[in-house]
Amino acid sequence: MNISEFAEIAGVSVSAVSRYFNNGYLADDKRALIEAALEKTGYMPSYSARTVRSKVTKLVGVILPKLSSESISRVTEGIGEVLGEEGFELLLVNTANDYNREISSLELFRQNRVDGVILLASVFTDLHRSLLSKMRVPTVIVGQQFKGFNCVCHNDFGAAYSMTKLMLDKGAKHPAFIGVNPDDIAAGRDRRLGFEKAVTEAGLSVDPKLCAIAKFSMDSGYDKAKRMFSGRKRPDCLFCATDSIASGAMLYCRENGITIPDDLMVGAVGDSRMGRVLYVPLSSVHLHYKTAGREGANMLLSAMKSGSDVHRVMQLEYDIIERESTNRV
Amino acid sequence: MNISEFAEIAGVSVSAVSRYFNNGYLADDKRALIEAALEKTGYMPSYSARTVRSKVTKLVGVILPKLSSESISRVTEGIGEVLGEEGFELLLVNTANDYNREISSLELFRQNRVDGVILLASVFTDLHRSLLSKMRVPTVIVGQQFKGFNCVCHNDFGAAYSMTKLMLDKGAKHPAFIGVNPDDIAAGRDRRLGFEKAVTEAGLSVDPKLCAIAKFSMDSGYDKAKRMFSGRKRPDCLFCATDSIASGAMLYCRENGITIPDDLMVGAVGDSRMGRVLYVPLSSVHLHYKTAGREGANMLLSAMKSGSDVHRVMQLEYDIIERESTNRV
DNA sequence: CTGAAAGCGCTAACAA
DNA sequence: TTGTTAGCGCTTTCAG
Repeated sequence: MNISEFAEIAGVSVSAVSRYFNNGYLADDKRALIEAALEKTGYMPSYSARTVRSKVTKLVGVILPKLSSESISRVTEGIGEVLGEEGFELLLVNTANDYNREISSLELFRQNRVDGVILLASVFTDLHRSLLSKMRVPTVIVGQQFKGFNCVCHNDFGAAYSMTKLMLDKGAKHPAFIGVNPDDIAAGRDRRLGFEKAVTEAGLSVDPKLCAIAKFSMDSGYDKAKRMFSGRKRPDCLFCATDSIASGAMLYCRENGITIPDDLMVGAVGDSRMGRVLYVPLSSVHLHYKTAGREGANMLLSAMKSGSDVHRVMQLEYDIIERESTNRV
Repeated sequence: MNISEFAEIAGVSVSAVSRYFNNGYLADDKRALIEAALEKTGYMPSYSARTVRSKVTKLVGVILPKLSSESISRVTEGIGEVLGEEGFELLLVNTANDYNREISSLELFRQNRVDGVILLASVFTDLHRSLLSKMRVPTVIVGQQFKGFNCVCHNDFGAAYSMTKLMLDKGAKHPAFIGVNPDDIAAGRDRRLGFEKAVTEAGLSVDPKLCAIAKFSMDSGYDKAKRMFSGRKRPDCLFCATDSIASGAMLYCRENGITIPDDLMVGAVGDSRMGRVLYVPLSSVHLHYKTAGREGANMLLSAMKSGSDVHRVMQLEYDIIERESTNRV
């Protein structure tokens, strides 16, 4: 059924029906007639037809590198909450860390499919920059800072610095580091820099043999720990860029008689649920993922409302969560 | 820019452009002209305008109770993979376990917003039934079996039965149970029934004092364990409906000197990443979440293609993963 | 294989 | 406030 058929059944004009579903510039009796007919017929206006004229999709595109990650799903929940309150739905694209898919979804959203875009990505390239600046709808990047665009990000540098400092303040002298791809500015580079700053500030130096780059996974953390701990140099504290990496490393420690925190303190970033139940509860830096999602959504909403091109950057702070893995006297 | 402007620039007819983006019933020279103009202008056809005529949205609605759950995000990843290959995007609604939101998204999808719907829900009511049968597009339910509709589900009964039996076979005589809401047929009722069957089959009886209903969370598992283990009766094995609940219960055990598996064996369902790194690695039943998502998507695809109303039910089997928490000699 | 032209269902400008 | 009507950008007959 379409709007004219329905209008006829309801006994009102087409525009009355349209107004009912939009601004509501409408007399009460007509409103009642329409509601009655609605009950009977179950008529629903077509979104796409509406969009053709009004150019409003009430859809926001969300591009993310994976779904089954605690941090990312929390961000997405935050986004959905705020946007849902404003009547927006999420068009979700999971790129599975595939660069091409990331690019092609950006392309996809250049069509008139969505009213705005939120992008969670780890590595930004020139192609990103060029596509993002060609974007016809407001766009917000969450979790990274990318010059010239709206961003909501965490203080990754500070998080890594504080966690490393915490361990060094407890007397560790041989700090080790397992991070991620430094092309990932937030989780890779900034956390590395935070670690390094804490180390040098403590009058120590960063030992390259005690530094490794892992993937975002437990297994990778396990591998890197294995390689690192098989060497001559034995670290007495370990900073990991993510909880998953830390949990893998700790698994290796357990299997090989390295006692935490006595032989080795371990600290990470992310404060995942997993960290709480590890065989040695993991000290970690809590990042406000859900809040980041909410704020990203808010930023997008105001950009969509105002249509303004001024870009904003919001950085969220962190909380240190101390648990047993750094509990050395 | 619209199709006629673009057609003019390209020097071809409007229908040629339309055909280019659709079936491709087109001569090579016109094709080349269009491609050249495409390079120059960056023209993209409007999805919504297309949808108004063709009734095809290339969108699938996915309704889920939460995002930050390992099982659910895996299912969603599976769905996205398969549907993405066929050029569909996901319109995601996170109901946050809010019944009204679940109902209203079903309503939403009765409009012509999507070509199909995949529903992950825990509790099904008569209202669900009535809305689902009024659905104008194919619908698939994943994770639950709901009579009269397309379903992809797990063998929850078998999973719980096997895990409980595993523990009883190792000599446990006082089985305890922490489950979830029995209105949730899959995770609540069926896992309970599986547990009960294993117990009675072993010639034992189910002690109501050793049975509890928890929420889907670690904290809730902790609480229930606390209450249960403060009583007179001491269980010697514990089956939990989910890994999260088990991890909470185990946390309580650790704090209270209950040794796993010597004092208490623990088994659960879900095989989450967390279970592997718990202070005592958790025996759990692996359910094929991602596969469930993939199969759900496949089922939806064929329903959308065929337009047939015949409904199908697919049940996926499980794997027992034995770890230390049940490793009693 | 092609182009002209008639809609798809709706919104918004306009005249009343 | 209301109803009429001209499009929104595209697909899809239909006649060539």
